[in-house]
Amino acid sequence: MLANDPTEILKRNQLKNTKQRVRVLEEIGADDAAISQPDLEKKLGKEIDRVTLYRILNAYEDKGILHRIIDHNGTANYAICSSNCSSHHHQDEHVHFNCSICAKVYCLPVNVPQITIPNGFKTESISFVAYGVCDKCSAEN
Amino acid sequence: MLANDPTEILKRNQLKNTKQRVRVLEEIGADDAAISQPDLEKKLGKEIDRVTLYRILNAYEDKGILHRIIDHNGTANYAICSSNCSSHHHQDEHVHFNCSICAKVYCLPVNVPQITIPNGFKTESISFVAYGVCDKCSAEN
DNA sequence: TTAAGATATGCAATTGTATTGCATTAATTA
DNA sequence: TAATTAATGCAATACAATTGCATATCTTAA
Repeated sequence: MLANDPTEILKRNQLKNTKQRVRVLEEIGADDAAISQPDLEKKLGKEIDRVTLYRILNAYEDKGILHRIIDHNGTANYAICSSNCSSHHHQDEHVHFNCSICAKVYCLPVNVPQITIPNGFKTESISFVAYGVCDKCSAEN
Repeated sequence: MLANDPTEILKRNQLKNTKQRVRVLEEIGADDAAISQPDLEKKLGKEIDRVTLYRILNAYEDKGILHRIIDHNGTANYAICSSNCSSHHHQDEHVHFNCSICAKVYCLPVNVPQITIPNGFKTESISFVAYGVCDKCSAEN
């Protein structure tokens, strides 16, 4: 019944309930920060084939289950969408923070501010990523 | 004497004046939008080795001559910094626009708005990329 | 103007990231 | 539980990025 129970999420999105898909949701849900594709692969590489992992992540992004954040290095990071995101229209456009030391990507509780875009440009989504040193890495130095 | 004359830029930044470096600056300066690494490689691949191109781009970014914008796909795009950027502290933090049709990255004349970051996080730079359809592609459809 | 030193370049090899096609396996449903 | 439908794993491939090293080029100081 939990809204973020993997089985529930899969059912809600008409995706087959496979152990690989459940594992991906568990792994991403377990982390407070977003998790990168390479890290996911390190954690799940023995259970799930690389290709399957890519396909699962793409399927989740299409359904709006995950959102993808491209970090400073161009690496894909994934986090579970907080609320009603739909295909190709993610509602949770909050600010992300990418740490230059631990490389983690955090979802900050800060909304992306409104801006005025020149005429003729049609905005579909916005990526706002602050880059710097996170609280944990700041404290350790 | 022009501030964006390639030879001047190289001298100002204590970089050796080589024909490869001049060509990269010419090519990036010629485009109104930022240009992607793959496109640069297509244009310059016969004159400049891939590896050299990567090294030149990195050197320029370190010196603050270029700024790098990671687009929606994680691809690096480069544009000439408008004004006094220094190593690792790029001043021109304006909004970028990444077109989903032509894939171009535009530097918009809009500054990145200020936001409040949680305590402990130290921001060094900000990436603000709006994703959607650009004015030219909108007009064509 | 040129020789010496410092640095950039190109090549070959390697690593990492992402995608495609296809045979096999697993999940759903009636 | 059998039939259908979709997901997975494997092999192959494409593309992006980096490293080490020999060679070539630029700069400078005589």
